[in-house]
Amino acid sequence: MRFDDRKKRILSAIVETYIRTGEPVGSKTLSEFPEISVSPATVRNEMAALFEMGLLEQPHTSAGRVPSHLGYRAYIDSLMRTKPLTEDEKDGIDALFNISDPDPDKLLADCAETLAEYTGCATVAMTTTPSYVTVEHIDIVPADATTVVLLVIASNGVVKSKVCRLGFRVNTGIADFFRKFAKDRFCGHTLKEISAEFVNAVSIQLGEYSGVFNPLIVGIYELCKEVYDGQYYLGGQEKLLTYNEYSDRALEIMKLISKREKLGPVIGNNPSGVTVFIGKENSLSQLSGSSLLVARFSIGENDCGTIGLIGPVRMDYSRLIPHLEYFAEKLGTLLSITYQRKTGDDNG
Amino acid sequence: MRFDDRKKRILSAIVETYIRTGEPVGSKTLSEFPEISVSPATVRNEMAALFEMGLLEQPHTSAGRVPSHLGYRAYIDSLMRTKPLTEDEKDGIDALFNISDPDPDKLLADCAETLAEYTGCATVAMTTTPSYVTVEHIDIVPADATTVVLLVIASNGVVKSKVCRLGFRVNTGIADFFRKFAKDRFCGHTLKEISAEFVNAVSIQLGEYSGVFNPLIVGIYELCKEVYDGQYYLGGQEKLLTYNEYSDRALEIMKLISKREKLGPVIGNNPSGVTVFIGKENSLSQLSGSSLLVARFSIGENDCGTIGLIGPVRMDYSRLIPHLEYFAEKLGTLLSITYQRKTGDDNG
DNA sequence: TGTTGGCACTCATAAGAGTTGAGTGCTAAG
DNA sequence: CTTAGCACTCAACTCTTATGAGTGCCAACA
Repeated sequence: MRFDDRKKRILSAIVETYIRTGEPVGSKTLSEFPEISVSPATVRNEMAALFEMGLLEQPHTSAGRVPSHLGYRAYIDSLMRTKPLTEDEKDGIDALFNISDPDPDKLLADCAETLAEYTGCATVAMTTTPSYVTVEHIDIVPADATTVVLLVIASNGVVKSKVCRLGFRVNTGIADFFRKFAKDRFCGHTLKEISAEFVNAVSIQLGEYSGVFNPLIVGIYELCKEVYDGQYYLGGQEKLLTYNEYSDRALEIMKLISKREKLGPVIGNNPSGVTVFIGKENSLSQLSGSSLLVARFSIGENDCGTIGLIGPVRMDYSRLIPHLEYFAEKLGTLLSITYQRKTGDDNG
Repeated sequence: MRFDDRKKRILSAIVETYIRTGEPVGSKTLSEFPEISVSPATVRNEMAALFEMGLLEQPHTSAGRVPSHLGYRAYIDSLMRTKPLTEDEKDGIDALFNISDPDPDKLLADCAETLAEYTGCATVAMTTTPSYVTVEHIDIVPADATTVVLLVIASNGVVKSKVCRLGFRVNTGIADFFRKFAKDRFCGHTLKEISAEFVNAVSIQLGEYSGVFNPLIVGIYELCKEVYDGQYYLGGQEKLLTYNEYSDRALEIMKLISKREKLGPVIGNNPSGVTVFIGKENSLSQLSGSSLLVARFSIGENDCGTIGLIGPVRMDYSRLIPHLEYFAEKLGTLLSITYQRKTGDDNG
């Protein structure tokens, strides 16, 4: 059986109409489409053929047809016309970003929230740190009699700080001693290496002082871990409630996606560009009724994270794919500006 | 009509049974309670009286009775026997806290999440900063050629730091100059004073350098604002979905409570101890079907925030009130340890 | 050979009728 | 004051019937 042009037009019309209305599409409706214009009976013959080919499904005998996962796949891979963003839309998105906090931690959280607002889907934003990234610099700054600020700078330019309260007074001697000790032990090591065991070993080297300095060592460990683990933000989880596809499963899905260890592996290892998982195509059984759109973003050449959309299989791919693409690109650009480390020139 | 002892027992039984089952309570059920043991007809007479007094409602003629808001109020204020936490329960909660991050920012977020898990309600945790709190100390630490860490210490002991990336190289001279400038201008002022206008005025004093140093000034402003605004964390919003009371309003409620400017004023000005808002008693019309339990927590003598539960009016007050009380107390204790500033003695 | 009108068939959905049962209010007797 | 008895109410359930959107298949037509 040939997948000829008319079959393609009919499949496209079914997918697009179903996405729009959520109702199974019947032969009469389709026959009235200008790009089809044949009688309902003919459409029925074609639909029977598309059903044979596994591209359509039928909820029950006397209902219209609905795209199968294979049907969506064929539509997305070769039939769909994506609608590129208009300049106005781009400007709208840019404006949303301009007001957001330039702090990279918050940037990602804001991006997840904004993307959710813009697309009506639940979103996820995640960063990953390459395993070759090392600790470049460690500092300890006394803030107050018994409080210090710990500072870790990684070789990829990420800087994290943490307030650390101690049970004793910190004078410059103590600070200098610990600063040197920490630099010697941590700098140059990859973040990946700095495990709980590594930290234990370091702590032991402090001998009788290990108990005293332990909060600081742990603080450094936590900062390193924070940098290495990267971030994981969700946005607009409540959007799932607006789709009746999720009527009673919404809670389960919300719990699932809130766990990085579950969703991370699925969305974290994809090629650049937008990857689409339709229904069962992803490996999480609970998400078999959902589609995932994921896009990687990068700082310059360095791939550094993923943003994704989670919604019902019946989502408007042709609109959402270009949007997600633009968000990922924009996010990369903004992060690049933040992490531009070698600007060099003095302005003041 | 006297609100005699038997009426009280009947009202208590109705409230408790309705909270447990969610179904209107009938005279036959009640007559079988050992503490009532009169015939259904007698119970009906009493119920008619309680209805007259406005303490009960009837969903429809042939249904049992349900407590009115006034009925809940009477129950909570004078009839309810709260169930104090067992030592085991306390230990369980303590254990949950012990594993949590001692960083006060995270402590509050964890507390909200844990409390939600423990109670099955949506939760909110919020800190407030008294208006007399001032900026005590400001520092700027060069981290990297073009990156510095800003540090603000407030007089209530809160320390916040922020990584700030600049478009120019920072040498010690620049850092020293700016440190002195910022200390002179900000230290001693209350956080409340440090508004956008205040910051503009400060910026102008930098004259031709104001453009260059602006990111730093803004950074300080943001840190001060962050300290002054305090925190606002939600936990277990998805718990609302498990109550059929919220079948389709859950989304609306979730959106509402996510806005501090909406919920903050309602829960922020209550006396110490646990305050209960039953249904319409709070000023937000969207929350008329919900009850709020709020408790203040404090560091030593200083009141510093609120934690609260949001759930259906039909919630188990006798269990939840002591739990919330204990969480608030625990939170205060843990924060006190973190913010214990004058420990003084050297341990090392 | 592809297209179309006609027709019998299917089946989800909605509407109506009847039944059930939990619960009430009222009354009169204990 | 308490209680048994009784008629009444009404949501919820079941059963039946009607409706209509949509199908598959066949025969006729271009």
